[in-house]
Amino acid sequence: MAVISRLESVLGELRARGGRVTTPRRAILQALIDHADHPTAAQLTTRVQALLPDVHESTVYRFLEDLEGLGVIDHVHLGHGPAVYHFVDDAHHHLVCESCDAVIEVPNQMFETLRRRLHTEFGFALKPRHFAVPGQCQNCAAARR
Amino acid sequence: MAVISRLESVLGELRARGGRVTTPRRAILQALIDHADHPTAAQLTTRVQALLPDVHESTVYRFLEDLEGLGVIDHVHLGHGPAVYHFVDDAHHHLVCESCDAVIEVPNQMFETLRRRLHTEFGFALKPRHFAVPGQCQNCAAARR
DNA sequence: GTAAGTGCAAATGATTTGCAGATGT
DNA sequence: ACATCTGCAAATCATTTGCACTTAC
Repeated sequence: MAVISRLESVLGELRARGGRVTTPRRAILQALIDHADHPTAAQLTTRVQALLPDVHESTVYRFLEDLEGLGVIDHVHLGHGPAVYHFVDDAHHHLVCESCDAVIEVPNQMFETLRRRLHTEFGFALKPRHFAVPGQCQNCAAARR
Repeated sequence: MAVISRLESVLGELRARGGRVTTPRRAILQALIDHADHPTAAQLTTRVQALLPDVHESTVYRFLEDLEGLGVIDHVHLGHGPAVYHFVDDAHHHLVCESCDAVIEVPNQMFETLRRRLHTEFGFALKPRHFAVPGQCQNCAAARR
């Protein structure tokens, strides 16, 4: 049986929903897949433009929005800068250091107790996706700042 | 013995650090105290301008920054809009509904277990201040959206 | 052929900054 | 007097939108 790449699988889903597969979209999605960590729209644009110089940032934003609607990706605001994007199935949360901007990834499971309590006590459904937890990392805390 | 209001206490601290107490600053701080919930810079500006129409938004932003430096207030980004400001001693966190933007306040103590685990396992010091937890509130979850 | 997608330029919203004049200490 | 604040206008940064043209289906 054929193995379908993430790229083709998402594009298939897109097409199934009446969307169109274009050269810019292919490149944006590929950039998203290639970018191991958490790229911003600007970073993706730069990467795409290495191949297709005319692709505009607005096209990237629009397609990212579409992918979000498709439930394929999500975006988070870590710290103060621009939002970062990630695939939804890549489930973990982020500890963001307010002193040095370091980002520490922690597994979702770490939030399991909290998730359960929020649900039983407040009926609140914690999204099983990234969210930013502000604080101070070990180094910065040690450095007393 | 005299009871010193929050207003005077903060202004005293400000003066002690070489800052100057001006009419706009007094009004901004008062607006912050009067605003029970979590005002944005724009809301504070509007409130201040009711009394002092010439106070500019940039003055508000600059003073809020100063107050943050003084450790008196903090700001959080709930959802997507502008940042909201709050006194640091008013310790609680926020559940933000992604469907209806409702904000539910939960006591810090709810995060105690998480805080401890993050500290022992990652050396990460969760800030004892507001942070935004994205998810879906009871109503919206029930409404299947 | 037609609706959906694209590039471009211009609008938006939040926040920041440079500067010359006003004000607190 | 002197540094700090202030108002104002303009800059910046991330993101969105309107529109005429192009392209996938």
